[in-house]
Amino acid sequence: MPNSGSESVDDYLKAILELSGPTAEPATSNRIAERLGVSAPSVTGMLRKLSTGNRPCVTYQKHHGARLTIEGRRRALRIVRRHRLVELFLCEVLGYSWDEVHGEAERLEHFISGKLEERIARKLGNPEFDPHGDCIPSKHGTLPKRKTVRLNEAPAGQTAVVSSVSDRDPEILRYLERIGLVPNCRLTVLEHAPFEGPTMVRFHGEQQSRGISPKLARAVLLQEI
Amino acid sequence: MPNSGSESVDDYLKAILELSGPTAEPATSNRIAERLGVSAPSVTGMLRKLSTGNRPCVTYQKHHGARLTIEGRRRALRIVRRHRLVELFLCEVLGYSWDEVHGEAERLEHFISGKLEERIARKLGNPEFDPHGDCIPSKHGTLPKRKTVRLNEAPAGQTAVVSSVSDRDPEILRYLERIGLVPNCRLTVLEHAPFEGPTMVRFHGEQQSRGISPKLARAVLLQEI
DNA sequence: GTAAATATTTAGGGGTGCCTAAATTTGCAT
DNA sequence: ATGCAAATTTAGGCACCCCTAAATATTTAC
Repeated sequence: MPNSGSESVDDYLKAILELSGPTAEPATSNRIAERLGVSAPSVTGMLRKLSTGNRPCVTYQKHHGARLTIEGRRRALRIVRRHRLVELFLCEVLGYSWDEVHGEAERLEHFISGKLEERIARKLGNPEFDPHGDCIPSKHGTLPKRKTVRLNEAPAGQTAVVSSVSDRDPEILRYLERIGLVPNCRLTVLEHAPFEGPTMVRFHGEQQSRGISPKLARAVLLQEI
Repeated sequence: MPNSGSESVDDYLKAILELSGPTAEPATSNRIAERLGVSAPSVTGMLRKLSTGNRPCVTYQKHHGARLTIEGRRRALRIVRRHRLVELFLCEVLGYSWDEVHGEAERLEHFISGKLEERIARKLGNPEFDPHGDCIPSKHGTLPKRKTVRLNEAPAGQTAVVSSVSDRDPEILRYLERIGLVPNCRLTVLEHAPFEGPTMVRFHGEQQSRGISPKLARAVLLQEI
């Protein structure tokens, strides 16, 4: 059994996937540690474990971070698929609101069998997006690439559609919903106020502009229209 | 934190609950070990752990087995409630058949939050029975007592309704479904053939009698009509 | 009542994944 | 180029839950 997936292993692989970004840079120990809320030495230990065995999940060079192998990426995407399917399922079938689902999914993602994954996907009509607008990886481990910009980094003047919103902070989600900053809403980026100031945006169909704090803006991904 | 519920703890408490039966006799180490598929020394260790702390889940005397405390019973019933709700949910909402749900529920029962439990129960209309006919403990930890007999111990001549069927063996469940021996079906117990022979029963509405092997008969609970 | 059989506990250890403290490596800044 | 700060790894240990082998308690059978 090559690194049979414990919850911990799942979490590390997912963290590396998400920290590596589209360019698949190596994820550093500290970033992983911070993300998972564990100490740096714990990360070192786990990376060594994950990088050995007959089908290693990461390539790891001391002091230079970790990259997912093909196998590792496959596993990570499987967890992400399950996470996002669960989130959508909780919303669609059990009446959860979008700010309530992340925590539940974070726990359940580790215990969804292949069969259950399949049934959930079927029940939902093989969906492509989760409630926060993130793409759901396919059964075969493919994930469409979208050309997105964080709202806090979007060029002033750009008109765009909200592609997704980070699912990690319920409070942020509740606020964003309240102001209508949700996936598929359209807006124009007016300016980034200096000194860590808000990003000013105008929602399509509204007159007034609105200021979005950097913390919030970082949680929002845009796609050009 | 008094014995915060790990998966293992859940499993032990559930096993003790089920082994104690309606009379709440102490559950012996060996029976627990056998049921959980662990060694007897592991059971001793866990029992000692469960019987200490500021809110012990079991009372335990060396060499004389373990009994659940009020607290332990409350926890065990909560797990059983989640198990049975999940089973029914998988059947009703996700199209599982009754022989497929036990394994999934056995894993998932440990990770159902109070909120999810509540939502599932609501979605199902606060059901009283799981797909195998077992009572679902209430939210408050109460479980109706039913006066039942195992089919292999039922008096010959008795006419009865099938109350529930053990969910533990998928093969048995598939066979029982095929012959129509399912919860709420009515039948008459004709005789118990000697030398570990079959129990002969006649289903109401059928002419022929049918032999049920002891192994199967043990899996079936009857209620007097 | 005692010896044999059975059930249970003690003793000693292993794997996983976490921790803190101390050592080391890296890489930036002067 | 070197010295310092930050990042990372090593060392040593803990909690959990499992195991086998050996010792002990209980029960059964004669």
